[in-house]
Amino acid sequence: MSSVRRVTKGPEERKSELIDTAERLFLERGYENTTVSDIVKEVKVAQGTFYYYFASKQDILDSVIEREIDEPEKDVMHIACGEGDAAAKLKEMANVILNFQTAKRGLIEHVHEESNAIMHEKMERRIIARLAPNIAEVVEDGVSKGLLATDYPEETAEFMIAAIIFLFHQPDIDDDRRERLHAALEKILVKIFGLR
Amino acid sequence: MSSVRRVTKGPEERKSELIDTAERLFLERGYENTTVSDIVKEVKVAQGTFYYYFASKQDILDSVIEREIDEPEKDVMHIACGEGDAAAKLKEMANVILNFQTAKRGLIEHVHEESNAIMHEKMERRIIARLAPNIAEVVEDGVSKGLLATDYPEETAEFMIAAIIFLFHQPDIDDDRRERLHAALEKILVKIFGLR
Amino acid sequence: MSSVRRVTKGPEERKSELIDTAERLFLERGYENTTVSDIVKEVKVAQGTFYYYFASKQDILDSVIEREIDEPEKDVMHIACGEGDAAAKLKEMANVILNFQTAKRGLIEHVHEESNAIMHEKMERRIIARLAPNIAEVVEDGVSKGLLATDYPEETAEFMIAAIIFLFHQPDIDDDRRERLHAALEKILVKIFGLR
Amino acid sequence: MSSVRRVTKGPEERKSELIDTAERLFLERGYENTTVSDIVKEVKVAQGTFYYYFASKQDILDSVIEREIDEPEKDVMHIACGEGDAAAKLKEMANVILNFQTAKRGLIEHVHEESNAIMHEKMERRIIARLAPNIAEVVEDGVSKGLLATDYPEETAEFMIAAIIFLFHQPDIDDDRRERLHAALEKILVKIFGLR
DNA sequence: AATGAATGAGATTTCATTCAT
DNA sequence: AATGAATGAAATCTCATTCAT
Repeated sequence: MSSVRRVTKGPEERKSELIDTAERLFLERGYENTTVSDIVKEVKVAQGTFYYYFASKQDILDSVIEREIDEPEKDVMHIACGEGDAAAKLKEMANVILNFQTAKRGLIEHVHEESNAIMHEKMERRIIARLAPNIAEVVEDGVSKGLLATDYPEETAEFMIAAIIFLFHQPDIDDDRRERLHAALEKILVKIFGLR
Repeated sequence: MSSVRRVTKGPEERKSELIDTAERLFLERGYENTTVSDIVKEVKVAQGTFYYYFASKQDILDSVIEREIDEPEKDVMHIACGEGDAAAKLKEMANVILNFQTAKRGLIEHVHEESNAIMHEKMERRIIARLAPNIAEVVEDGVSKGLLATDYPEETAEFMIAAIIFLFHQPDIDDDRRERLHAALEKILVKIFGLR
Repeated sequence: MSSVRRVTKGPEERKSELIDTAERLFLERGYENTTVSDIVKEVKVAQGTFYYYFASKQDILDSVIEREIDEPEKDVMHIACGEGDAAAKLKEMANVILNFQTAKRGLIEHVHEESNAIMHEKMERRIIARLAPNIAEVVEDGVSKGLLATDYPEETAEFMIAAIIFLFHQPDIDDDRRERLHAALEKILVKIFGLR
Repeated sequence: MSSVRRVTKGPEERKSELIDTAERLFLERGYENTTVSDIVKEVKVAQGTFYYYFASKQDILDSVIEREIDEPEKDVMHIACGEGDAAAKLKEMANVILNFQTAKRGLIEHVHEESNAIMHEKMERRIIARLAPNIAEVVEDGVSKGLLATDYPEETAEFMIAAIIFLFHQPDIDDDRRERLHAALEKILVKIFGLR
């Protein structure tokens, strides 16, 4: 009756396909401008298949976000475990976040900014929740070695991430302003962590 | 004299009523959970009347936000013009923002947190846009008098606002954590503005 | 943009149109086999217009049922107020219900029987709720005049309606059986109301 | 011996399990609110297994209903074969049906009343179809012995069952009303069967 | 005898916005 | 300055059933 043969795949593979496609579309068109219908059409599965794997559209958004943060988290953890002093590590970490943020933003069409508020807020909270502890560890290490001076390492780490994420999220940022923000950020990090 | 009781009010008054009601509903239920129909029902005007005063639902959101920021802006400007050294002023300003944030948050039903992402993001940007210049002025003044040490006064002011707004916006904040965040914030402000 | 001019009617008229059409379709196709889409297409209004007048599909079902019962109710009330003794009135009333039931049933395609269970149950309850009091009055009157002998007039009236409605609702009823049921019903009514 | 723990059971046992579980869920949540998926999850078999045993969801409903009626049917038959006069037997039978009805109803969550119309209608018909003949036999016996006076014994039996089932199915029945209905029922039975 | 991934048609509903009056 | 009936596109989600293994 249907013109397409039924293709059965391992559940992990199928789920991955769906998350990958969803991520791409969310970035291309914005979360609110992407329909579940769009996603299943691309993956070439039935509407119901989507709901076999995800409880709702919100649900796949969560999966997309968790997967997106996997990479910077891995990077940050890698830096945390690596050689070098705390100060250098922190700068590297800041760059990881900055790059992540910039990379994602580049993919989002500016038209759809508004319809991405939900995705953006969710992402912000999750990045902080997942990266702050790792960064805090480095900070604590630095403090214990006398290289840094900070009370409240965790909160300060959160502050750092929030600031990066938020400031660089602005839609109308031009190169000049980006420069200034970047320079300002560097100074600020030096100060709040008491580097040197 | 006429048999139909049509309540005609001055246009400014009517517009005000609409904004007031919208604000209340947005805070109570969240922006996305509030319909234009909800608003006009409360104000007891027809659906079409709404569109006589506002181009769209987004439009009234902008009005709501601008009006909300009027108060903290006035406070901040007042502080800026007042007596006292830059350091003290900055602390006061931080408190204004913090109080504003806390006050508004208190009004939002926790259930509707999620559906307020759009409103929250817009507010964040507008607060920064409107308050940062005033704060920056104070910072510059402080710098010129040798009381503060900061390059990038405007950007630093933005960082400060972003951090306050964002960090205290979290839904699951308990008193303990609020304490720590508050204390951490104070330390951070001292550092980034080089107070003393 | 749309090819059809917007037609505005008085709300009562529009609402009536919708109820009429819904009733016809429910009887033709069954409640569950009728979609809101079917209804609005026939009335030539937009999907949203339906929801301007009714909160849900269930809601219009209620309206349809209430309207359907209007007629037998009017008849029953008319009989109640008319001349004649209680026994004769009761028989007439039983016939009204029987005819109503038979008339409606004739309209329902047998194929869709199953998908009408909800409508049928709702109708049953409403008929009882609306007609039983009127019938009970007649019974009470007959009792007070010594023409009938029944305790529990209201409950007996309910019993009578339930029996008629239910027994004659059966899908596979043939003429022979109908005859027998009808005759049995007569005898039963005579007995339960103690006619003569 | 195999590494996979596949639980294989005798087919009858498995089928029973499915019917038991379906029955419980239908009563707890209503037929329409219970999905095939709910059933298989509880029994811990795969979706496909369901369709190995039953042709459709309707099909298992039929099985559930037939099984449910087994008990009152057995009771009624037992009463029919027992000692005692027809009048006493009829009263006992009425009580069996009443108790069955009350017992089942007690299990249904009130919230789900509405979504049980299909199940309820099916049950009604089947109870009548299966019990009426037995009851009719008793009636005929009573008539032949001059203890009862009824034409149409089978139809009268049907009336009796329909009335009990229907009247006591109402959702909003309170104790007072139940009392009255019960008393009215007794009187009515006495009359329609011409007891004494 | 059993699995479970996949299907897919379709139904209800929402609500910002428009427009004839 | 105001009305309120009407719009309509679109989106999410359900779930009984199938089928390749």
